[in-house]
Amino acid sequence: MPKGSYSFTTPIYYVNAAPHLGTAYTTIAADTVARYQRMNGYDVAFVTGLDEHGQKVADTAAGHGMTPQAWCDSMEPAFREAWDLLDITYTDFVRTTEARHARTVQRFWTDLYEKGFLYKGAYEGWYCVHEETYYAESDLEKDESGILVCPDCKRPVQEASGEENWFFKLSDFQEQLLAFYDENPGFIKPETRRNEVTSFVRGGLKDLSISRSTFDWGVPLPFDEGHVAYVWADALLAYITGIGYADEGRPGEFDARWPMQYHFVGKDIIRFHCVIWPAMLMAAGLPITHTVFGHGFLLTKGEKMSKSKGNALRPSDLIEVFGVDAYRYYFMSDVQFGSDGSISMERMVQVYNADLANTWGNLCSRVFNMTEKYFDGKVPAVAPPFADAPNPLKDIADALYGHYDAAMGAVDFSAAVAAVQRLAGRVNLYVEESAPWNLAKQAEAASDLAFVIYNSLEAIRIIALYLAPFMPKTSSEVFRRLGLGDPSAITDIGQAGAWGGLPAGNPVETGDALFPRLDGEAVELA
RNA sequence: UGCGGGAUGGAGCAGUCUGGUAGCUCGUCGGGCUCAUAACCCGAAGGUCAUCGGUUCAAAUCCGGUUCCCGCGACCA
Repeated sequence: MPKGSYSFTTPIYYVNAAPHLGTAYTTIAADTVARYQRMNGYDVAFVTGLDEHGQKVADTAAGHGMTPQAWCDSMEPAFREAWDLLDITYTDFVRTTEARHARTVQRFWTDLYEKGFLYKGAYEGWYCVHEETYYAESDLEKDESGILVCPDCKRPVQEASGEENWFFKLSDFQEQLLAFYDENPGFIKPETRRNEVTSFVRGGLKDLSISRSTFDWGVPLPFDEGHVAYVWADALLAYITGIGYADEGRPGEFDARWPMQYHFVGKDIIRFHCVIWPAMLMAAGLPITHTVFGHGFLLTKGEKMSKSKGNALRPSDLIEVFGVDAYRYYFMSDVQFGSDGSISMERMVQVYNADLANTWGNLCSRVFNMTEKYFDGKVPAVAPPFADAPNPLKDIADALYGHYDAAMGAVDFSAAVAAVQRLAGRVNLYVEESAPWNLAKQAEAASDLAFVIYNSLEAIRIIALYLAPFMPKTSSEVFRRLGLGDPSAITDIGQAGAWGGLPAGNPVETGDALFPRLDGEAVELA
């Protein structure tokens, strides 16, 4: 019986930029949550998608001699394929150019228009065509010859007073937003981002231009011909399109799934999600997402990754070397979600060898192998006198769900993984202490041997269970080798993690190494 | 310049809110074991916790100054 809806989003990614390590990072994190909360009994909605509108997309398309739609269509597969490659289980993939999304945008803004939250006005200031952004004169820079230029791209700007846009009365919401942050301390995470946002809002809000009439690659606003919705007025609404807002084909879904638990975003776009978005929802009279989580950036050698710096790695390259599961594991376990994290090939190899090859993979190898050797490849039965014997593994396993669930609920992935890995480490120690290879030499120790091997196998089952959201393929394989069904079908992970779930007599397959050790020297990538 | 984050043994981090023997992972060195993927287990070396000053019986932790690094500033996760 489902516990209810658990819904969350990644940003909808800008279609012009192919998927990269950063977008993959956000998406993997969201998928880990999706997989976990499904196993935890929730009905999950996981929305991702593509932001396909805007002047720049139209220009890029023209540069390729394509219509904007054809250009977007040509880019979409790269995202779908990347997410497939990473085993991402999104439940909806929203493209902002879809008809259903146009319906969302039109209904939403018409509603705000009718409620009086919009007005038409001219933008005072300057406009940079290249950046598609308005600037106040104080923001601009001057070039050598004294011409005002865009602070971002250094190109000359033009006066913007000519264009009339629709404005959303964002400034009306300053007090409401501050009160909201105050009453909902969990709305912005991690904590440090809260201060940034609140001090920004305290500094005063300007009304937000939500339409453009200078180009037409966008959703037309029904109340004023010639105006299309502008980026954030369009893109943020994809979140509700993805759970059936204004969709007659999906009756009741929006009501059941809104408000969402999380928006996972990079820290760079936290303001949009923590200021504009809640204000839009307040205006519409809708409840607000519980938490916007602004995670950190991935840094290589202390620098933000970017193409211009040439330090950008492609997800597919890493998957080729490490495999999907190890890729997912590395980013979820070794980078504190919320803080910036430095990543490197060297470190990936280290983590792969230490955590996956040595601790987890090798543990499976040694225990499976002993099961085959000593028990003919069958899970041994534990003799009755041992059922209540002291059992350090059971003690840890019994407490594991509590720690793990708390960490996962707070999206502290590295803490959740660490909790599971502590059990794996303890099993390695347990095997060492128990020395089953010595017990096997003494006929009178047969029951002890069965007890040790059963406990080790059972701990392995539980480890695989809790690692399943992070490394779905590996956990499925471990379950299969233990003669069990796929862990992703589980809907009560707490109960499934109860000690003793592994049936005696199940066939155990030793199989090949789950994570063959990598030679760090041999894994040099360009 | 404004706002924010950071500086902890060779590397990456935790600990800082709620002062009181400096912890984790990796790496290095020595030992043990042999079921296993040169794995696993035990032990050791290695840090004046950026810096200066203050509060305190006691400061990585609180307060103030300084230096250096990084991010953001309204369409790069």
